[in-house]
Amino acid sequence: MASLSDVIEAGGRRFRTATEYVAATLKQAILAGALPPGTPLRQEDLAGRFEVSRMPIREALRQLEAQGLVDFEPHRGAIVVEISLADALDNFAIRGGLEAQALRHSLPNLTAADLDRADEIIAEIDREDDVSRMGELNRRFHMTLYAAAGLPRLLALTEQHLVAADRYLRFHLATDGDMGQVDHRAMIAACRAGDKAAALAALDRHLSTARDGLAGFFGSRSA
Amino acid sequence: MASLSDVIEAGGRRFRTATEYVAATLKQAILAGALPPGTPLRQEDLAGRFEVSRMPIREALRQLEAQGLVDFEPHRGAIVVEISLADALDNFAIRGGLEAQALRHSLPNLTAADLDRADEIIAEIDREDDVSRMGELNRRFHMTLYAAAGLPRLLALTEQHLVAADRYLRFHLATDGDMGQVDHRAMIAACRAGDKAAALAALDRHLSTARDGLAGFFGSRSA
DNA sequence: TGAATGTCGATTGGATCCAATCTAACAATC
DNA sequence: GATTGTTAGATTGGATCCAATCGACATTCA
Repeated sequence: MASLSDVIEAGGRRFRTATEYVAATLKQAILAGALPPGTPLRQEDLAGRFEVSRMPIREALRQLEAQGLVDFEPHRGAIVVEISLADALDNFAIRGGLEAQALRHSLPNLTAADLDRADEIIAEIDREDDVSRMGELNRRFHMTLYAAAGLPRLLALTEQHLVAADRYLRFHLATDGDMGQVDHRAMIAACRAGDKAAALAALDRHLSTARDGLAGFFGSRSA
Repeated sequence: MASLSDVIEAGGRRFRTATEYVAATLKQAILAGALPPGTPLRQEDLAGRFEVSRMPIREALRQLEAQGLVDFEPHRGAIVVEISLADALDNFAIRGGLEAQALRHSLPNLTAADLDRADEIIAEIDREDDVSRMGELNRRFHMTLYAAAGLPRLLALTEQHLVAADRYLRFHLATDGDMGQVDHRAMIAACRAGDKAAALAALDRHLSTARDGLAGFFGSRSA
């Protein structure tokens, strides 16, 4: 039988405003690749599809602009931002900075239960085939290790850029075929040992190898 | 006599849309403290003051929400976000991560001219008394050292959080009375020497001392 | 022929209007 | 006396309408 909190939780998933609904759906569509880079986002067209007026569309596009997912130009409208190697490197640099800080602040507060959950997620990744689900799991793994940092803004920003990285995941998997599970396990081991330097080194390796793999992919593609 | 480009430049300072104008002005007002934390931002009221309709106000508030300057709650409206020690610590952690990355990527590309300009800004800071101008100069100093990183997203995010830090500057100066000029100079010296580790260490000291000073201020205030 | 200008359709930015939601104060009930 | 229901006012969310801007194509003039 469903408890009261279950019902509240389920109800809470619904969107409170049309703007929220549009923003969340568009974001999902862009990250999943349903709206390829360069796609112009015509307000009137979107209003028709979502069955709302143009105003919530506009407000949603503003939010996506702030998150770096669409480009906005006065009187010309919004387009889905292009993806490129430069963009990916930018994303990696940002994540490198943010995730290192998150890990630094979180590590001393991590409990055994946290690390056990991280282990479970790693096992799930091993069993998973679907690309978009793997992105979700990867994100949850990382955020599980950072959650104890107790710095909400830092964590929100970190998660935001982890989500943005999903756009590059398909390219990354096309080359390596794996998710850097070795580094994932090394990070957990270092956290269990309370070895901050080792944990940061593993994180750095994790991001560096992913970055280099992606750079190689883009390099061969342009050649 | 003014050249054509001068005229265009002056005209370019004007805002292309009402939304841009409102967003920029509100942001300035919040960071300068003209709109204290907790102030409710009534859309109708703002529309009257800016002499525009409520729509550009709403879009501007959305942008400020994305930048973490105002809190938005459905049907209840927007308020200027509270400042607190927790918030300041969050900001320092984010800046620590981002600025370290920016410096890492920028340092190898810094020219002597860049460092000379940084020196000039330091001298200007020494001569300056006005608090808000000092914030501006401090920001320009840091960004001058990071500009060669060639990662536009990282730089934009870094600057955004440097701007946000202006809100705490007055508290900081109230305790220390100085701007961490020693560390500023150490950063330049390390950059000139091409010593990445020393530069990063100086940056870390810079942020740590500022953070501890602020924590002390908040601690004594609450006690 | 080629560059500058004018016109037209498409699209966005902004204003106004109406509906939905929240807050607060007061009345009613247990 | 405390909780609940009700109602009025304020405020926001969303729809519709109008004006300003941009791009492309046709036109004109050197």
